[in-house]
Amino acid sequence: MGLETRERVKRIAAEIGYRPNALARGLLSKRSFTIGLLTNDTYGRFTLPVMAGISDALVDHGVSVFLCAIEEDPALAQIHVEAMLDKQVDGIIATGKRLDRRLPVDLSNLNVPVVYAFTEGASGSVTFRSDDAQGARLAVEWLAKLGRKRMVHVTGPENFFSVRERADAYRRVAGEERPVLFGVWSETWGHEAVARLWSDGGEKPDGIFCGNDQIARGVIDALRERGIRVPQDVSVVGFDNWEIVAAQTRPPLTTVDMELKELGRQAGLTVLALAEGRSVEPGIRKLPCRLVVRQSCGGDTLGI
Amino acid sequence: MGLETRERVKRIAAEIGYRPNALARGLLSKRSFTIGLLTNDTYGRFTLPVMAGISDALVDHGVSVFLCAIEEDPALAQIHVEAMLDKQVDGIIATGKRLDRRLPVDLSNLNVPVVYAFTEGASGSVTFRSDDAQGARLAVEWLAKLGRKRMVHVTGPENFFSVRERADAYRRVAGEERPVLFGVWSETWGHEAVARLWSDGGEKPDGIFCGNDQIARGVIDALRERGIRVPQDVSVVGFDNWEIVAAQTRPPLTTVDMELKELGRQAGLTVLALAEGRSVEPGIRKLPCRLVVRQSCGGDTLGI
DNA sequence: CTGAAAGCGCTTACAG
DNA sequence: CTGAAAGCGCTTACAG
Repeated sequence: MGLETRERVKRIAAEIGYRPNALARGLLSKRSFTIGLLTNDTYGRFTLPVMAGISDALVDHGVSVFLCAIEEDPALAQIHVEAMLDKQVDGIIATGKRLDRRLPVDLSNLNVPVVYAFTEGASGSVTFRSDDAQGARLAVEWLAKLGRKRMVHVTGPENFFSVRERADAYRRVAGEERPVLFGVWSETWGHEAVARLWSDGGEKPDGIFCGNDQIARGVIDALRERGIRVPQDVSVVGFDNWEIVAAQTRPPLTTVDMELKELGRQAGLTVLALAEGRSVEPGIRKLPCRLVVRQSCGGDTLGI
Repeated sequence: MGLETRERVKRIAAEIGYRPNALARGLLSKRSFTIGLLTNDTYGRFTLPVMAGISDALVDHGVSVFLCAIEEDPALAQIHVEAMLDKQVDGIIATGKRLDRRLPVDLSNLNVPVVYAFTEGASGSVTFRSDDAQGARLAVEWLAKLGRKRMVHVTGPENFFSVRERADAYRRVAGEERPVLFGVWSETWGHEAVARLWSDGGEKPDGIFCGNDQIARGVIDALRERGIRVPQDVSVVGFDNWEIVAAQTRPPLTTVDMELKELGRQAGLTVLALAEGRSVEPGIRKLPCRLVVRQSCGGDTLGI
């Protein structure tokens, strides 16, 4: 084929919108340029940002993502995994909503690479998570910096690993004797915690670090209903930076962002590396959190 | 091959976990058993339930779903569409968050079937949406049934098609002269609307139909802060049944559910039918909404 | 009914 | 450098 013929072919190919069939190509390259994202996070609060990061990182590499929401159903999970394997995914990313639970399906003996995010992985695997201790430190140090001395931590169930880790970090900064109120992940619990704190006749806190944004929302609403001003009388800081909650709280919530999109991006690049046969150090990767300053602590005009 | 050889092969195939390569199979069947879901709904409030329905309907047919979140970026959308076409998707479902907007990419001349959900489709296409008028009627009739006479509708921006449709249905049931307050989709607007209604010296409503759950939440919080009891003094009904908002409102919100999962299921089956060459009547399919009775209107002990 | 061959749309390795 | 052939893992249509 002469040079000009070649050019002509190229030109016409572009003109008629020729696109190579990825299935045929995959057949011999042993690469499908697809990965599977398995999740048991129904509300998508964690999954969607992670997914956005994965997609963002991989779209440039021509990789598309199968999303499989499996709830807690082992049979359904198995079906989805098999469907992904049939389609020759280059790898799987398993995400959950807590670090100390496994997905209801065993991914440890597949012949494709698996990367875990926000869920417990098989031994020898790569797992991504946020650095909860560092995130908690950011929150508590911010309260301290604003002069808050009488701190309280109102958080979720103690049996969550990340709850314990955040509580430990809080105690290390605020003081080992500072109180921690364990409860559930709801606004209602935030209300109840305030009721308890303000009715027990003890010292009233001037800084409340909440285990998530929903609790913080409940706390702030409860304080307002008692005529206690946020942030003038009490500073409140949340965890998650769940936009829809944090931005609509009155006042808007200062909170810790777990950088889930960045986490997704790294998980995506890692599973891609493994798929390409590059070697990746196994273990748990903790990604730093970031404090998002709004108005619930004060200090938002400090320009930090 | 004798019968027993055949059985032996089958048995061993099952034992060693043989699974046919879907890529190879797709190459000649011209079916990849994948579809693409394109969405510009960042929070996933609409997309996730729709996705769950699609997945639920298609997993039994061995079909997996590529999720592509495209924000409002035409270039990104184009890249994702091309990646899906390269992978020979059997069809595409395009979802958005409003009926009167198109996605930032033209899907009308692809050689795969496209089904639309919650977004404006090309002419001659199949589009799924909820029946907003019927949903609004459910809400207003419920208020009427509970004896509410002085109704008000507090809703989103008038330039949304579904806002106008809900408002029209409300007026048809409540009375053409009944007030409609157009605003934005936020809690803040709910607060502001209550402030306006209770300060203008006019008639005070005893039933408020809100355009979405966030507005309803703002309305209920504002009423409580004024010492007005919900539902004793005023009944409030929302729209969306966004669990995370509706269930945490005090009192929990009676609201209209758009049955997004069912909508996804039907969209999935339809795109599959088209992919299999079955003919499908083009046009807009309106799916009925359902009223979810909680406590914000009263009547929740009626056992309806 | 059984078994070998052709072919889906590509890419890679090889002969000319 | 160019062009034809082999082959990825299947399924389908056909000859025996």
